[in-house]
Amino acid sequence: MVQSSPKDGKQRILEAAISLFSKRGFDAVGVREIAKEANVNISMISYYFEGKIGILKAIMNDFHDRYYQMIKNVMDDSLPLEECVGRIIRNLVTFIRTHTDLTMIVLHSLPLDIPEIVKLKANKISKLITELSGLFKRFGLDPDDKVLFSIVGPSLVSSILAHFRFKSVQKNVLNIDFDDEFYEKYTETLTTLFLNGLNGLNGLAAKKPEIGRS
Amino acid sequence: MVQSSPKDGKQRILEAAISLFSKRGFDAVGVREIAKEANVNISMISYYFEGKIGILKAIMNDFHDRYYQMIKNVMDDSLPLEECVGRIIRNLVTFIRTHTDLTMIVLHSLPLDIPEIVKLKANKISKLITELSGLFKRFGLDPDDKVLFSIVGPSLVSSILAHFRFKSVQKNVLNIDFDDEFYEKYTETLTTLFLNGLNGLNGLAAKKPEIGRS
Amino acid sequence: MVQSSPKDGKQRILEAAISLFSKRGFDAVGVREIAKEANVNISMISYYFEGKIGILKAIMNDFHDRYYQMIKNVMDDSLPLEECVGRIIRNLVTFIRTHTDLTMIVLHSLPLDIPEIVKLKANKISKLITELSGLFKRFGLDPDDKVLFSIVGPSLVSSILAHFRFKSVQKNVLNIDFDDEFYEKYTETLTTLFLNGLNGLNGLAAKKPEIGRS
Amino acid sequence: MVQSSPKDGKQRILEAAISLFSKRGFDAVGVREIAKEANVNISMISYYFEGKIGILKAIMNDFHDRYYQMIKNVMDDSLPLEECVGRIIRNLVTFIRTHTDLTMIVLHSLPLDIPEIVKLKANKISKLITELSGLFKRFGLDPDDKVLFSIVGPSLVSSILAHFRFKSVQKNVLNIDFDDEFYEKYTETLTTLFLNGLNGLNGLAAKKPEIGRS
DNA sequence: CATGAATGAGAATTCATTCAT
DNA sequence: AATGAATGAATTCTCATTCAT
Repeated sequence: MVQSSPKDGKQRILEAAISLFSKRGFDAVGVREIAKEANVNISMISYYFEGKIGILKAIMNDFHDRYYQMIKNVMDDSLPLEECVGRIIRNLVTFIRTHTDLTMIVLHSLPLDIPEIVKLKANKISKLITELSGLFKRFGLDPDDKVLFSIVGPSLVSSILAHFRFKSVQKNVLNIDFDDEFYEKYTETLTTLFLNGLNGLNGLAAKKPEIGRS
Repeated sequence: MVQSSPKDGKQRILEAAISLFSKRGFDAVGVREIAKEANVNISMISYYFEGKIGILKAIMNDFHDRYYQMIKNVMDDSLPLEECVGRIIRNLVTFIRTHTDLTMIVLHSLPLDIPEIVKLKANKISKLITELSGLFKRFGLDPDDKVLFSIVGPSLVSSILAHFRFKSVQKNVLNIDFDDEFYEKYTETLTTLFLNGLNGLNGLAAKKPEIGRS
Repeated sequence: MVQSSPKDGKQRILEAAISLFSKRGFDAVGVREIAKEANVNISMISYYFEGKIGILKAIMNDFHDRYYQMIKNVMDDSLPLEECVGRIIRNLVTFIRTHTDLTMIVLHSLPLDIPEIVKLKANKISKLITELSGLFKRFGLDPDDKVLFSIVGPSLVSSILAHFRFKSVQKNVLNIDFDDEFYEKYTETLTTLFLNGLNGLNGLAAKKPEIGRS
Repeated sequence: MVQSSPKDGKQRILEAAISLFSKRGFDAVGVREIAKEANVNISMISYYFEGKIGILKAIMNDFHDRYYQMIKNVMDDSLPLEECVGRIIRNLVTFIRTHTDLTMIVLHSLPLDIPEIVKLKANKISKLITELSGLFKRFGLDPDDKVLFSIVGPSLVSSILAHFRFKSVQKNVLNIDFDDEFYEKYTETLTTLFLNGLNGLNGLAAKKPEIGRS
């Protein structure tokens, strides 16, 4: 029953919404539940966010701000290829691990048909694609080869996403402990997988004499 | 129990729900809308499926029945490794291409905390894991290496899923025509990517630089 | 899953309805539930009884037929007063004990506002009053003393009804075994209670020596 | 928590529900009707009472609060037996006359198998029994004689209840005016009936021919 | 007699939002 | 800034009944 925490109402609403949306989806969560979890009056949601989808907008903006900051950081350096791929994956993994709920919400909201969100998404995705093509070139792949382009990028990102998406399920079924050690191995494995895969593709696309490295 | 008429109400409800759920998500779609789309009386939904959640259950069962049938077919043969990987990917792609809506619904529903289908999911996933371990061995990987196991399988599957999930977005942004020709190249590319990736992993895991090559 | 019992569908519906109505009340029980309990198709209820309230009508008629038969039997003889009161109470107790569910339904349906039932009830109650006045005279009381008349009869009957009405509650709270022995004592006790009470009233009404008045 | 306005929505809902439930029974009355009668929006019922069943719970609590207050008041004094019985009956009659609707609802709901109020009922009845045993001893009867105990108390109470329950029917059939005068005679008659009856029982139970009689 | 699909009205409840204070 | 009562539309589900077979 404490009236004001160190965090103010707006922040508490945001955090409650992130937690709930990520677990049960945007449409399944009601404002009452958010307000209750955030320990604020229902009206505060309209007051701060102008309605339920206002929260979603805030969440998406929050995510994208952080995401592009991260992407920018990764792209700035000019390391050798192997190290670069490793770095990218490591950063992606760390980012999503840190902002799992946020990421899942954005991921799940992508196919949503809410008009106000559609515009937001279009903007963000354009920016994403621009960033990705830069990355793409560094692997010696042709960013104008649309088929290739539409496969490799999503494949890598979605691989990582898939891990976090089904983390809780896997935790129960496989009884894995998702600790720092795990994620170290995870990053290494994924890096190896894609580095070798990309090299193979490079051969296929450009020279294509052999699979499995000469 | 006679399956009368060209398409009976039950089937029409199912198809309408699949279409709507896949586009907007389970929670965002109302029974009224489903009934209207299926051209049946609302009551028929409770009559046939015992409520909205019953439709989702039926969809999940439907999906899994078809999915395991497909998996079983793939596993039956004993081809050389390269061809085998290619076959698996080809089948997956074809399957998801044929049942895109169905697959997307299951994909989106899996991580959601809908209480009544938690059990259902656990069952299905156990079966999936069992099948996957068999597949796993064939690549010379250790199915008891849980970290590896929890990465490669989901990575491959999610890569394919990601393509279909963002198909419509990509269609607009990249202006690609997703025809048979595209999917031929898509399958080849993905096969190359993962075959090389797996070979690399094998080296990482067992210090063997080469496996399965004639 | 036996299709036809020795009892036909109509009878099974009636029995199922009696059991359910007595436990949860007419309005709280649906035809689906009755049909399920009776192991018949829902449509059979309309077929046999022309709807849900048709069942209630049948139940009330059934009850009243049995009830008046019993009352007639009691009134026919001409025993001395004490024995007569005992006989009446014994018969009432036995009757309600035998037809508890039936009686409870009728009792609970009395204040119901369903037009078709209201007429039925009015008829039955007129007959009841007629019978009761005859009984009344035998105790030396004046059947035209409306106040007295409206107290003693209902009091006796409702006393017995109350026992059966709260039987299940009492069973749990007082841990009584409602066996033959109990009902023997029950009948005796009630007879003594009312016989003495009526004698007292007789004194009050006819001679009036004064009790309990300041 | 300020109890504002001449009659706030919550109170109006309660009163409307009491009136409607008493006339037609809990299950036969819909929330729409209650809301309309109370002149509030339907949602307010869930808002204040968390659903229709919540109204019933509130009603039962309201009734029991008032009822035990009354019982307590009656028990406090230590009058001679005759006067005491008269007082109890007089108080019961006055109470039920004042809260007829409330009492009828509780009476009708008690034997019903409404799952959510079963616990509520058990609690209340335990308290009632405790109070009754104290009363019981004052008549020289053994409160551990469960058979006797389960007969006399319910008989007296149900006798009074029966009057109010069938009041409207009797009004029409017997053409009685239920005014203060009537209830004076009513109380006297019932007192005489039960005082004599109890004296008789005492003789039966303890072989004592006389108690408390001048 | 019996079935089971179908109907349409109505049930209770919950929704996001607004408003006066 | 914050409250909590209030709104009205929309939610899912169940109702008793009917109809063609």
